[in-house]
Amino acid sequence: MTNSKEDLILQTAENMIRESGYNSFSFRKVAEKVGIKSASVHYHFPTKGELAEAVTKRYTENFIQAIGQPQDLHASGKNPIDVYIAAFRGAIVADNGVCLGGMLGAEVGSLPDDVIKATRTFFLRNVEWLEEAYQCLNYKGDINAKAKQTVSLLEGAMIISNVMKDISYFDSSAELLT
Amino acid sequence: MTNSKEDLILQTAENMIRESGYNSFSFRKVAEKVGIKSASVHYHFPTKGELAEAVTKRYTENFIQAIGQPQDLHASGKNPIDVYIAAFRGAIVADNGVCLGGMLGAEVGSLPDDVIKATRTFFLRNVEWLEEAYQCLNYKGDINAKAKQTVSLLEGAMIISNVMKDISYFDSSAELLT
DNA sequence: GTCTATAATTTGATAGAC
DNA sequence: GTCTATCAAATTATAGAC
Repeated sequence: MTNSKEDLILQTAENMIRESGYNSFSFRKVAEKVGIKSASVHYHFPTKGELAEAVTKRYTENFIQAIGQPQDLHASGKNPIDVYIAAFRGAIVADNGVCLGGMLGAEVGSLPDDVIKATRTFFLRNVEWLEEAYQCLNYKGDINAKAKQTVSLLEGAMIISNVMKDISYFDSSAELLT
Repeated sequence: MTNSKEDLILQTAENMIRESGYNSFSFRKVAEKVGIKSASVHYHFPTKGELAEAVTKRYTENFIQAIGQPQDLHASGKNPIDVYIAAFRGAIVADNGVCLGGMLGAEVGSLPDDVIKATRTFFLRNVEWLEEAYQCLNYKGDINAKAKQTVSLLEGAMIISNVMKDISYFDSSAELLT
């Protein structure tokens, strides 16, 4: 079982990073929202880089786990790509921000090394998942390319939908995959 | 004719925002690179928001002007979509950053209103351009959707290529449009 | 684990000399 | 137009009490 306070810090930091980016969130803002002081946040996560790294790893695990295994989805009659698209779309509507991977990917030029590494892992895991999904669907063609296209399209669509405050950028883009 | 010093400030700020984001660049860093003091940057652009707004407007004009009119490209035997893709690709390779629109789009949660407005204009102009391009190509189907798909795909591909330091994300993604 | 207090640095921005 | 000087605020991070 996970430590509840640390998890609250991670969730709060995740929301802030996804809304405004790594360079915009701070220990004080996270602490204020959690209801403790910034020094207490440092107790759990000594540096900003370590906090963001933990956020990214947690986000990756949660995301991959939330969508489930492509094989299982396919076996139960669902199209795994539709599930993947729905997971992205839900994040736009529910939260007020973009995908953590997309945000950190854009900001890579000002990120600590360990956060960059964790961000790359997020995308590698996503491409892996999508490759399995397209394999399930018996996709004819370059599966690796198709996986990269899928994640690229949805990340871009999410970011533009977010700034335009117009979900049709996402929905119109997602149509390309069906 | 444009003021050379102001243009140098704008270009420097653009490079920094595209590499690390709005929240990571500062008057002092821009000034240092230009070879003046931060107070002198404030003389040209009183606030950070005004500077970023000017950067975004300049970037938009430069980008649209650089790729040319879709009709002209088509008339001279070029596929305007290929030109558009090449313009994006060139920016990844030449500069060490992503598209300004994609960066600011991700960071929208921490941007001054005027910068958000300028960023939206960038995307509207891009979609407009792409709609004209697909019209030239006699594209059958929803032209607005196709334009949104195109810009979403390339923005996402650019951001992921940048963080993965792997241009194949961009090239594989661009294949989807041909 | 959380707090107060504080250090060291950076930030956006302004006043006023030249 | 550019400079020096400065300010008020925010930042990451640490020391030490409780």
